[in-house]
Amino acid sequence: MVGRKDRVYTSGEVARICGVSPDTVARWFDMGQIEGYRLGPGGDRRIPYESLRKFLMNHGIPLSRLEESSCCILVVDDDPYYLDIIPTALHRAGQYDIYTASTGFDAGALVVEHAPHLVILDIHLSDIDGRKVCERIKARPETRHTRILAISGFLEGSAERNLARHGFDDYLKKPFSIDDLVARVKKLVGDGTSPVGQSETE
Amino acid sequence: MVGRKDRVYTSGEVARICGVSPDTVARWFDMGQIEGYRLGPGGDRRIPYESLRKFLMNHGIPLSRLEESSCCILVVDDDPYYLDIIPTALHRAGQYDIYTASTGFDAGALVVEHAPHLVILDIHLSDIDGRKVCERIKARPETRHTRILAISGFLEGSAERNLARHGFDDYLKKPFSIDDLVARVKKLVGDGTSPVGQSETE
DNA sequence: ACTCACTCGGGTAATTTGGGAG
DNA sequence: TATGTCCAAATTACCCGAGTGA
Repeated sequence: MVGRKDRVYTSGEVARICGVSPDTVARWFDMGQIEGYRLGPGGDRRIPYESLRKFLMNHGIPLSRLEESSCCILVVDDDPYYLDIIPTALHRAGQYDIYTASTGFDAGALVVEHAPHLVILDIHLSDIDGRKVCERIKARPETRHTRILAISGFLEGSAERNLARHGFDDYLKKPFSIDDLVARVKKLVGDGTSPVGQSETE
Repeated sequence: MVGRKDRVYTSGEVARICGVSPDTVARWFDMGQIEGYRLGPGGDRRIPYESLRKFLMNHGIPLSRLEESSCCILVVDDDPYYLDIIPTALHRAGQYDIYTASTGFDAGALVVEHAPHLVILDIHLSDIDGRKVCERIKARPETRHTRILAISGFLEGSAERNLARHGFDDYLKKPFSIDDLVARVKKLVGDGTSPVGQSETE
């Protein structure tokens, strides 16, 4: 849930931000208290970022929940080498908040704490079941849209194709070039300055 | 989702917490004694968690009623047998909210999400480093006071003594009796009806 | 006895919420 | 899965008068 200046919010998203029910937001909208537009007659209500911000200010509602956060990436690997070069490369490639984990426990904790936009996950870790992790992330409402980039040293063609069915959004084979990694990341979540790959409506 | 830091309370909820009538809370609000905002003119008053906490502190009202969540226990094991009998026994022994995890990822996620009062941790799991988990839990401010009960099938006398130094609050050897387990849990966090082992002073 | 500050309860209007079917 | 819409229930706001204690 990233607050970009050019983002538009649905009534449900505004409801979560304001801590009220969706119906209440709909009423505010219909009474003109929140500016926005609709996708045709009877269509969804859409509230641009600036309209929402103005509404929050006018009502004294703290903007904390709207605060802009940069794109958050979690790197999970048990190899110190990759845990070093991947964040370094990403740091140079875009504006990301990067966290790392080398155990399943830390990975789970960081996923819940930061709801990253992208998880780069080595699926051949001794202590992590990649598929289960993928399921868990996609099952949580807060991380439903989190992209997951699988990394592995060896994988058969069939297993490789199965990754998508298990919820992985992309796959990278070790060893990989930095450029390739960066390209995949940018394809999944952009460079951290625009809302590419962070859309809520899918 | 219990007692979160970003929760907002209605005047009625505050009234119940403080043991006064809703109108009284409304007056406190209007006179500026409690900080908050309104959902528009004539709309509900909303009091953020931190504002309420500050108000309670300033007026010497015990915070115990604010932490309305019952005692939360997380059981971490990869043996379905223990993952069945432990929650069952605890459920009968006291009023606990009980969660279970069989992987490090789930354990980390549940620790961050629920900040349990007690973690019962099998330290001989293949995918979990008990000491690291213990460190992580004790290092987080939200779970600084979380008790950790180690469980293991075999452990030398010296290693057993080292557990305390690593942050474990107690130790139980497999196999153990249900009565023994319950006794240890009650010693650590009570039976879930009183704030034993849930100190607020940080 | 009077005032002041605070709280509580009654009664009505307005707001918010939740469920159900499309 | 999310949202739009409608309706009934729950919650809250608001006003007014009364009770309490200093």
